Amino acid sequence: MTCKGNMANHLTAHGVRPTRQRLAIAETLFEGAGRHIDASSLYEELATSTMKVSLATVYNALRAFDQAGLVRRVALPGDCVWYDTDTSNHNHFFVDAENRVIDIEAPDAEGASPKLPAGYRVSRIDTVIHLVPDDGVT
Amino acid sequence: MTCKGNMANHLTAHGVRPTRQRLAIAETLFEGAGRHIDASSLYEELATSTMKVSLATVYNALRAFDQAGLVRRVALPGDCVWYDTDTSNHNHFFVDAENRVIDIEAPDAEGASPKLPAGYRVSRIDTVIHLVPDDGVT
DNA sequence: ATTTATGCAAACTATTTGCACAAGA
DNA sequence: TCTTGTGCAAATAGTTTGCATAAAT
Repeated sequence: MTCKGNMANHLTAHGVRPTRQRLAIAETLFEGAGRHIDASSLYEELATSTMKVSLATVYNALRAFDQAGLVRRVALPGDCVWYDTDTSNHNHFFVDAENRVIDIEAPDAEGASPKLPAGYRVSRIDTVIHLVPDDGVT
Repeated sequence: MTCKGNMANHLTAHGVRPTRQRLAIAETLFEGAGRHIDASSLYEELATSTMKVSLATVYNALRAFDQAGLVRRVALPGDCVWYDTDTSNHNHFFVDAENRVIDIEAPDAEGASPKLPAGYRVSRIDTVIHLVPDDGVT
C-alpha cells in the first residue's frame, strides 16, 4: 500500500483517476499502516507537502476513495467524518477524552478486550450491526 | 419511564429542571420503549404537541438530557446526532439503506446475530471500545 | 429575588456544490 | 478532443450561542 511508485496504479486499479492532487493525498494517507483521519487533519498534513491541494479537493478525494473502497468511512463519536485506511474487518478503541482512535488488529470475536493500551480502561463497548436488504438473494 | 405524572419528578431526580418545554419533549421522547431520534425529527414530532417548542430548545434539551443520563448520544452512521432513550448497555442494528436503527435487546456477548429482522442480512459489524484514562484508579 | 431556560436569529463547523479552468485519458 | 478533477467561493446542513424575555426555584 505504501509503495510510492505504484500508487498511481493502485488508484487506477480501483477506478480512481490518479491526478496529482489525489496522488499527494494518497501518499500522505497511506503512509504507515492503518490510519484514521478526517478531512481537515489530512488537509493540514498536506500543507507541508509540495503539492498544493485545496480543502474541498481533500473532501472530494476522500469521498472518491471511500466509494472506490480504498478507505472506509467509519462512524465514530465526534463531529466529523473519520476515514480509516484499513478497509479490512476490524474494530476500534476510541479514547473519548482525546478523540483518538486505535485499531484493534485482531477482530475480537469474543468481546474480550484485546491489547488494551496501558493507562486506560474500558468504559463502554458499542456494537453496530449493519444490515442490508436481503431481497431473495439465495 | 412513560408515567406522565411522574415525568417532572423523573427530570428533577436527574438534576434537570422540569420546564414546560422539557416536559413536552420528555413526554414525546419517552413514549414507548427504546427510541432513537435526532433533534429535528423530534422537533417535527413536537409540532403536533400543544406545547410550542423551538428547534434550539430541542437541541438544548437533548444535550441536557444526555448530560443528565436520561438519554444517550450514540455514534451512528449518518449526518446527524442520534439519541437513544435506552441508556442501558445494548447494541444496535443499523439499516444503512434506510437510516434506521433497531435496538438489540440482549447484549450479544458472543457476536452472534440476535433476532435478525426478517428480510435483512448482516453486511458488517462495527465495534467501538470506548476507553477512559485509568489514572491510578485502584 | 435569583437562577436557569427559552426563543429567535445570528454564528459556527463540517461538508458539499457550481462554475470556470486545468489536467488526464 | 472529451471527460473528469480542481480550486475557489458560495451554498447547505446540522448544531451551538448571545441576548433579552420568561419561567422555575
